[in-house]
Amino acid sequence: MKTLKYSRQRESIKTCLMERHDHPTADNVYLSIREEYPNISLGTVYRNLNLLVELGEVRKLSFGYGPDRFDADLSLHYHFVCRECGCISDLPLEPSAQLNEKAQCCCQGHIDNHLTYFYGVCQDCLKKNSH
Amino acid sequence: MKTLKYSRQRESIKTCLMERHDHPTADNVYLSIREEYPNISLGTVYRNLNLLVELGEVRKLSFGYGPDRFDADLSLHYHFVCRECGCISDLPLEPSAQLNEKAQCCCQGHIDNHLTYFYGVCQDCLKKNSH
DNA sequence: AGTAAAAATAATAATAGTTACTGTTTTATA
DNA sequence: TATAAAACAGTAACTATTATTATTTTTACT
Repeated sequence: MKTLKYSRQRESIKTCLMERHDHPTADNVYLSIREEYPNISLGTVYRNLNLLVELGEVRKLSFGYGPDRFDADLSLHYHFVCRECGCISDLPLEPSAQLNEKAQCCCQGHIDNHLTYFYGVCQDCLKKNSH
Repeated sequence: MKTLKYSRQRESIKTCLMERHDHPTADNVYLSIREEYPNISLGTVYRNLNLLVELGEVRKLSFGYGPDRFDADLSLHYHFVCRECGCISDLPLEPSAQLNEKAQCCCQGHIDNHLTYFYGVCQDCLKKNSH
């Protein structure tokens, strides 16, 4: 098996994700990290983000508007996506803790997680539209 | 305003999506339609799929494994995604009808829909792993 | 039916996002 | 310190998707 070795770059990526709560894209992370490691490569960012997702330390958010986003907040929470500007924000709605178990009852595979995206129009876009 | 004009290709794409229930990718649809319209172009498929999604006649599914899928089944239902093989299937779990309203209470934008993806390992991959 | 304007098309080029490759550097172990 | 494995930077390649353009189809109006 392939054993994991420490890397400063990966630690920095993880720290970056834990500090910012704006669901950054891989490129957003890359630009942040470059301030500390000016010659980190974008491939390294992607490789480590995918690794962190596999390790379960980070979540990848795919919701159909623009590139994937990454989130180190593993607490149970949902997201809201604006169909007009593509922005994404946390939704402090308490998710049903037993939802995975409920879903498991009607699924022959093994379920261990779920992601919910609410779609609509964000406050800013609603304002713009009313002008 | 831009008025919509009929096109045989678009009708065929819609029909294809309503007939097959396997959440095809744009390319899957393209290959299907080519049997009836051998020189339809992939761009036409993408343009019409996006149009149908905007019109609310079709849903686009993005869930982080492989290309987007399309679904003409607008009934309330959820999806299960296998983290190993990337397959996606319907989950006959009755979604909470009031969930949009609940979420609306803690959101300043306007919510009109939500999508939930359950993640795990599908039956086939579970079997493969046990060998 | 014939015609003109708008929309849609096929074919292709271009772009965006992401992954793969390669020679070098870093990390962990002995 | 020497070695092997893993990670790296830099770059090329690839996949999915969108944009461009000249041609065809649709529709509304004679």
